[in-house]
Amino acid sequence: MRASKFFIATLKETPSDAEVISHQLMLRAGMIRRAASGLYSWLPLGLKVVRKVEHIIREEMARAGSQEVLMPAVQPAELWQESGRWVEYGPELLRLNDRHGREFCLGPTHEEVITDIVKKELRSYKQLPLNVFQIQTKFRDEIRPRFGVMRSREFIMKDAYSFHIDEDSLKDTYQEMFDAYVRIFDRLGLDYRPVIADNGSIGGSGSHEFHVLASSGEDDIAFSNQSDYAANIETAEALAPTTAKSEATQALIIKDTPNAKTIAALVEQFDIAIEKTVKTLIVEADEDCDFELVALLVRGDHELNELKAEKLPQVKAPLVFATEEQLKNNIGAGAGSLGPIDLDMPIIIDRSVATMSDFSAGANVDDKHYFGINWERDLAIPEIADLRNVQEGDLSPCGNGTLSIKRGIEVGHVFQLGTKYSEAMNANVLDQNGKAKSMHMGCYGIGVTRAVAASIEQNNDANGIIWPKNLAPFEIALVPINYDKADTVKQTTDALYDELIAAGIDVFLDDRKERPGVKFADMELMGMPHRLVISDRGIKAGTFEYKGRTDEEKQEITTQGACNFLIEKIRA
RNA sequence: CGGGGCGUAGCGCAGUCUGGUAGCGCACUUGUCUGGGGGACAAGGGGUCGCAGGUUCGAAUCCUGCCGUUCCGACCA
Repeated sequence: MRASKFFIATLKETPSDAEVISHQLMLRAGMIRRAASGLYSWLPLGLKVVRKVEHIIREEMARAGSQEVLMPAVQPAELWQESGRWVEYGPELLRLNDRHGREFCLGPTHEEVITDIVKKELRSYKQLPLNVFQIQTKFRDEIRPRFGVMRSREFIMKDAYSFHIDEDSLKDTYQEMFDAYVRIFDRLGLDYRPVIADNGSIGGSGSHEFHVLASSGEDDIAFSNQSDYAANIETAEALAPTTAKSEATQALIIKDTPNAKTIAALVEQFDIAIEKTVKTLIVEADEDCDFELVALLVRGDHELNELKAEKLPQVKAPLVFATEEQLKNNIGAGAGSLGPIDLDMPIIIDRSVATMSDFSAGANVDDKHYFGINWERDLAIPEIADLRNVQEGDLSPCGNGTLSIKRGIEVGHVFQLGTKYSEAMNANVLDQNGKAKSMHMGCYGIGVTRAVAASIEQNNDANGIIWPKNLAPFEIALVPINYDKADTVKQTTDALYDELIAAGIDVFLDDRKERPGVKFADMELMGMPHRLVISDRGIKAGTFEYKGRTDEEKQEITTQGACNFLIEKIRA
């Protein structure tokens, strides 16, 4: 490709509304342009990268026995009503009406459509398992699109769906898909980790997310420093403390604490360790519970894990925190002065709270706190559960090592759906005994466009993008100096260009009438992995100048073996 | 949805407080020079100052409403 014919749209300055580095560089390199919030056009440079990602995914999916299909982006409401998600999904599902007033939605995912197809076509267990995938644009009406294509409303996703006669078959395919994902993300050149993930409301047994490690990620991932254990913080188990509860040494006293509305203020004003304080969080109770509210206690320096809380039978899901008004009516004190003593509602305490002694908490009277609280002595020990987020330094739930926490970008998710959709939509086949059985399903997603952004997030420097070999939009850039003026430069460059093309290399020839500095800057911004400078001066000396994108130094190579040298570099 | 910021040339911004001829840098066009890291000089083109209404002799500037966008939070997976 010649630069003079290519849609180059590089920007010297960083657009002010781009926050993260990948978004900035994608705009600056001319990969994408914004059409509206969360909606982006892909320019030729960006699309080439998207296609490379898709290509790798297609190859590996095929190798894993999945077949490609294409499904409608606009989907009939009936299918979503059948699965129950027309009601469940909420405002993220963009609904629309056609000219006849019939209801549709823009597909945020395609379980309903594929399940409908499969149930109509498959009759027998002999036709299972079946694994199909699609790569296409999906739409989720995100409340807050951000970070460019990392969290956009319209995005390209690969989704695979598998169908099985039983759970064992599902587990086999799940493992195959997991392995395929490892191959895909390896080939994409990403620094990633498969992590144990939450199954959400669907339940079932298995789910892993694939996270690219990057500080701009929106998820917290907990890792063991001594094993392969990695889990989304949402789901990582916080183990009970190994140290036994200490004996009570302090008397229970109540003090006026008018200026201590928060744990931080309490710790500072009364000079106590934060580990000796307890946070009391009041949430709405489940409908089946006899009380309106439930109290959840975590240590002062710990954070409530809302997902864990929601799973408790006493707690309403999704989690709703009590309003100040509910607190006044039920307890008579505000949020800053709550505690477990004389609290008339179910109380559930975190494992680490259960081993505390001589601790402080609110007195359920405004501006008063108890100090020196001890379980058993001052009040009976309530129900104990794992309620908190794990923290840096906690023991790993796998039993080996301690946890560290890093940010991750979720680029893939493999999920055992079980029979949620097949039951709701009556997707049955006959088993060996001639009995109808709901098919077991799995789904396996990869955020294609998000993976592109994630790659840039991990691979960049002050000059721009550094593409890994398999994602680079072009394999090499030829940068002639005075291409338009010096005949020998033009002839030499054209000859080398033709030779590389004939060898099957995707070459970018910067034949623009620009000064060298402009070309160098653009080539680096766009992330060309290899660069060859062709100049009059060099030709006379019988050399070209080569530089890899991440090389410190340029090197002179002879014009003679240049083509082979470059091919070797490119294929290395 | 709650809170904050921003909306002036393609991009980045100043001007708004204190109303009075709409500016700067980059980019773009033409010419000359230059020619290995976003070059110099000269001459140009490009704006209903987000939209609507109001106050005023006069509004980018003050007031009201709306829209867009962005950040933080909540929400979602």
